[in-house]
Amino acid sequence: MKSRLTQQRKLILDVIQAACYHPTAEQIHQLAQKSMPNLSVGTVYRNLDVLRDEKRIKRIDIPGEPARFDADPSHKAYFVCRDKGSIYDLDLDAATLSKLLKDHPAIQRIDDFSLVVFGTAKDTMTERGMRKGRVNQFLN
Amino acid sequence: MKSRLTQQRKLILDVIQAACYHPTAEQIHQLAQKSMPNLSVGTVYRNLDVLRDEKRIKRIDIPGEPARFDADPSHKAYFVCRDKGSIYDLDLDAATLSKLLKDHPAIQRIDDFSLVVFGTAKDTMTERGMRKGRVNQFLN
DNA sequence: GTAATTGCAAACGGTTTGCGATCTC
DNA sequence: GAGATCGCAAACCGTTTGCAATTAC
Repeated sequence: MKSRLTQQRKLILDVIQAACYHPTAEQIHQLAQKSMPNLSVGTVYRNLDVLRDEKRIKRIDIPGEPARFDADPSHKAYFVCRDKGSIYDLDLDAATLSKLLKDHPAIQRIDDFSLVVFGTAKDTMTERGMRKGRVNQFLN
Repeated sequence: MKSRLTQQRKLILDVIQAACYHPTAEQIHQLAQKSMPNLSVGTVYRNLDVLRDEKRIKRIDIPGEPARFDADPSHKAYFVCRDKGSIYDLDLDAATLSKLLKDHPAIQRIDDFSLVVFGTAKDTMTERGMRKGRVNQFLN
């Protein structure tokens, strides 16, 4: 099961790395199709799985929204502003977090965690018309 | 839009409160159908939404799994052992967490967060045959 | 050469929704 | 009686999968 550097796989990774936000699978598909029109959704999802298994990308699971993908798998936590549809990386390391959790009698070992913080982002960019709907503009 | 205390709504809330674990919508539906055979899934989901809006229950979103529901909406974080299929409440308050997040220039206000920790649970109960598959046994 | 990967299209699974009938207040 | 809620069944939507053809190594 040795993974191969397919044209499709390379393109998908490029697209994620080039995006200045964290795109969804559908956005990745649309962007990649510009240079490879026959690229199928199935291939995108399969490659996202492979790339994640190899820890070359990270999947961000946001309740009630499609998953997003991050070119930097070291990120651990995210801030989501649903108003603006924007998402920001947060600095937080696993060691600090595990200290924060009161010792729970049932926990033997912690492997991973998923932390998403919801709230309102500052308007600094928006009020200059730079950020609102940026993702869609980029895709258009 | 004043919410009414329907038989169905009451039953669904009872089921969640009576469960000694955090059931999924499907489990709630199955359990509730024992005393109300015509209860439909749609009604379960609609009521779960209403109860959540009224902050009488909490929905637990676990990546890659169906949502679970908690009779105590004050819970903020959960520990999931995928091996055993078990889930535990963790003590963690929003204030402590927000201190932990390094000040991020884009954050204006934090409304809510979703924290799920994955790992392995201790075997204490399992080895006495008390916990493994408990949910299914209960449903059977 | 061969095993991994692809495109296609159909299926999946959890959740939502439109409808006319039925309840709660 | 008005409007919230119900049961039913079909639709939804992000994601997965079976298959025959193609490609990377």
